[in-house]
Amino acid sequence: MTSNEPAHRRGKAVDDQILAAVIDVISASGTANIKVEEVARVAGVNKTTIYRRFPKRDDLVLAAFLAQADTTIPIPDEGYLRADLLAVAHMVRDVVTSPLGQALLSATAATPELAALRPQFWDLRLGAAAVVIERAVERGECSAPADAQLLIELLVAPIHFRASQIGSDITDDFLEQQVERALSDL
Amino acid sequence: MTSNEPAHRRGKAVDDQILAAVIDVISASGTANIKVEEVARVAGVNKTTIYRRFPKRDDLVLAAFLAQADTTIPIPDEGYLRADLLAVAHMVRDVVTSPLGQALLSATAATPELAALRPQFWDLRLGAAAVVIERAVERGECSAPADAQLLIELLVAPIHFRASQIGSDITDDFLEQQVERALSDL
DNA sequence: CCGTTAACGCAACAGAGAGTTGCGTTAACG
DNA sequence: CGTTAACGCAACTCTCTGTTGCGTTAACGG
Repeated sequence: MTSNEPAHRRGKAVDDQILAAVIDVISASGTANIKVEEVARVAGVNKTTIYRRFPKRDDLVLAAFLAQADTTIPIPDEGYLRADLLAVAHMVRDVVTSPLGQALLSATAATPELAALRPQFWDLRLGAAAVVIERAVERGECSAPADAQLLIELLVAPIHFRASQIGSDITDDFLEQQVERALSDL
Repeated sequence: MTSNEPAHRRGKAVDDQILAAVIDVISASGTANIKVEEVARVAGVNKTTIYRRFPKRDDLVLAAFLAQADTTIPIPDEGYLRADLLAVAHMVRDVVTSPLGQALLSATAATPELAALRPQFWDLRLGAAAVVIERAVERGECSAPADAQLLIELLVAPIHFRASQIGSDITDDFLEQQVERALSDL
């Protein structure tokens, strides 16, 4: 069980420590002005060790972002399309208003390397969420829309826009309004 | 005419040169990793002069952002609400897809000081654009909505979301679809 | 037309943080 | 128990930010 790792020996655990530290520092200290030495300090690891794995600081943020992005978010299945869409809306709001979410959004905006990943990131997320519509179609709740993912995109956009640009509170009422708008597109 | 300036003597012209140079560098070289010395070079001004006016580099970006934000954008008045909304949509798309717009969006995301200005910035823009709805109400085209500015917000959000996150082309068809969605909210 | 003043240019500087390098130390595995 | 590679450590270079002191020059008042 504690065997055949290809190259590293005490490597994997250190990887996790570092990435966790990056998330810590990002969500606490804020945005993309992370100091590598601070990450090293938080991770209880030497600066050199980090640089050996992630040659550039952007690589470090990139890895942390990908690690976070790989955490598969659950797709709701309440049995009713309206409830599913509302659950999606709530999840999106919670993410984009969390300190970590805000920091990650900022980081991806600032670094071109990270910016390039956003399309893929959202394509995965929106595509995954779009299955709630497909399930509703199978249940006969509604007819198949021309583009299910586009519907989700238009549901998410106002939430993201408020969180990233407007800054005003995203109330439950607002989320429900967006769900109704999405439903009326069917 | 060439008289009573309060303090500066050859100052105002230099201010303009510097801010213009910042816009140049931002829209060309990219995002928020602007070098003060490069701005100085482009502006044909010494580094010290910039630091005397803008103590921190963020102040420089901030000033450039505000200068750009102060350029009042024209509000369309085509006589039909649909045409006005479409014009707004087109303007928004052109801005958020332009190099300068992208760079400004990135910069505001990265710097907390700039991020704090976004609510005010959008409130001004969305509020100004909302008059096209008020005019339509006065013309009797439609009944007064509960919140005209919210309608504009929901029109702009998908455009901004595509530009900043999805990255896919924002076609004229897409813009028209958003206008139709906005109209159906009335 | 000339002297004063303040804005500007210039060069040298300190400081922080990104990466790098060489070497000693130690944990894992045979 | 010996080898190997990962890790720690310290010192270093480089780039960019921001500062300082002083010389230079443009604008304004007399």
